[in-house]
Amino acid sequence: MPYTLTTPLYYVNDRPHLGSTYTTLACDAIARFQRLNGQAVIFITGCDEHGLKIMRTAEAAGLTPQAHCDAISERYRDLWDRWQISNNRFIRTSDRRHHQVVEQFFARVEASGDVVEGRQQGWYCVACEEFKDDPHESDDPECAIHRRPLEWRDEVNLFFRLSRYQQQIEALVAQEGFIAPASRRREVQNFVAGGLKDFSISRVDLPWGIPVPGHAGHTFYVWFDALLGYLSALLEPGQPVELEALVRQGWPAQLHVIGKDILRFHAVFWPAMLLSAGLELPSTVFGHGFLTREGQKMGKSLGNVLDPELLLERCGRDAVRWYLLRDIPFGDDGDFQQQRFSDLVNNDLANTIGNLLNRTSTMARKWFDGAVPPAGEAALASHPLALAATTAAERYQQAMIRLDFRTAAESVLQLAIGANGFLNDNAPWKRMKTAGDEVRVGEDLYAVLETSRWVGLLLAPLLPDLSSRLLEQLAQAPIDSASDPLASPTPWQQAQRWGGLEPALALPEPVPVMQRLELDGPL
RNA sequence: GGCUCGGUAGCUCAGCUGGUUAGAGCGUGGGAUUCAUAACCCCAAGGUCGGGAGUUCAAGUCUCCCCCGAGCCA
Repeated sequence: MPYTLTTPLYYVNDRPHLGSTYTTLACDAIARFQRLNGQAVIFITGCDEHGLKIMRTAEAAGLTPQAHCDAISERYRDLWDRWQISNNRFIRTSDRRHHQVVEQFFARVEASGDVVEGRQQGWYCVACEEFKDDPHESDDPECAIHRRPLEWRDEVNLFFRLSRYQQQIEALVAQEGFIAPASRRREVQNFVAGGLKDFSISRVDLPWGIPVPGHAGHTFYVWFDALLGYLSALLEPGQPVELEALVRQGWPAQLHVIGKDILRFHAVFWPAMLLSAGLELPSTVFGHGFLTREGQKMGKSLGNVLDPELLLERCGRDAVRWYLLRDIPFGDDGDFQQQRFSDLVNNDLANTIGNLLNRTSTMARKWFDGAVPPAGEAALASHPLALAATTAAERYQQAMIRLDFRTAAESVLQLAIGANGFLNDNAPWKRMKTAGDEVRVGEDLYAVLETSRWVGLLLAPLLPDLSSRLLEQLAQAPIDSASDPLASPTPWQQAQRWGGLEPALALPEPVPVMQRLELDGPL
């Protein structure tokens, strides 16, 4: 059984922003971690391309909707490439086969008796693609989120009988672990407890969408169609569309990672749709928080959006990944603070981790013929750094399973701090001046080099680039976390054995593995 | 308005089922050191734990009220 995880399918109304990058980076870390632990992974991301908002955006740009979607989705694809995201699926909901998936899915839902005609009347926010049920008689209602005028709609369309699933959804949502982090569960529970209402799944007179079979003039509501992208994404190239088959190739998903704003769609509507279609439910829906910048909401109006492309160019993958994953508790809202960003990157990555290897490698090369010194006593599992390394690895493993990147990152950092302390305590540079202490010096340096190797290993899911550079400096092969494991235990698991660093191995000339960030001016 | 979360050192946060002098990282100040990316290591200052009342031998930790912030639902 593969491990299937998804990012949201990003809405192509605009170029990618930092929020979607954050989600995607987090998923990438999870995917890599799972692979390293022996799981075959299906890592899905993609674009959600239908809806009125897209149509209007395209119009405003003087493009056909398809041309607009092609352009934006290409930007996403390109951006994920440059961030080296290890997704192996990229689904676009304008894909022809996706249309077929939607049709088949709808047929099942209809066969379950869950599709009824109804009259939908109310204020509609095009930006949300959602009916707002509060302002009944308002003259000039505005969307609270988008602060844009709502449009009055009065149309007959198709409804999904969500109300029939009240009890099942209640039970599901109460389930330990279905909604994560746990702090968000209550909110959804309250919503469900308020009574589930049928929701409309079609729109009339909206040409940019998937036509509803048997209901001329209707196209599917974006959300209905978009969620199904998770299924379409599982199709192999050229494979004929058959929902039943998907069950054997990655459905149900283990994990949907989403922003907290779309939790309800994923934790309530989506499971009900799946139940209706007779498909299995995902195990976990994880709603992470939002990013602000220097305490303020990022937005075009404020002109303070942090562009992920710029961030990548100026700071690099490792720096940004480290900051986002190590400093922001995954699930909580986070604030991007530039000073803190560079402080953490410089302290943790350049100084603590990078410099540790640099100083040790320099000494080893100078005093031990350019190679890893003999291990001697340092090869023992009882060596203090051996204990520190295995403890760190255990903490790390546990934390990653909980998606607690922060604790995972901290445990690696602790290991490096411990090794730096060890060096200072034993001061090999001093001992080296005493005749007869070379053996001891070699052992100490060996222990620290071996610790650095562990740091490189543990960093692989979080910072694959830095991990490779670290290992390279130790004459080790990089860890491949981007492709499915071929062996069990995996090379990564096997490498986590104290003493794995081979004495007498020639060490390359030390090169700083992590440059300090010197940011002049705001990003 | 109802509900749900938060409000702990300058900053970001830990503090489990109430129990010795409230912790970490960053930032700041000082010291030590020279192997190293002006890096590393050590030490220090800094908090009436949002405010008030209560329960208790004992409350950051429980109860109530209030203030502030965020979110969900109306």
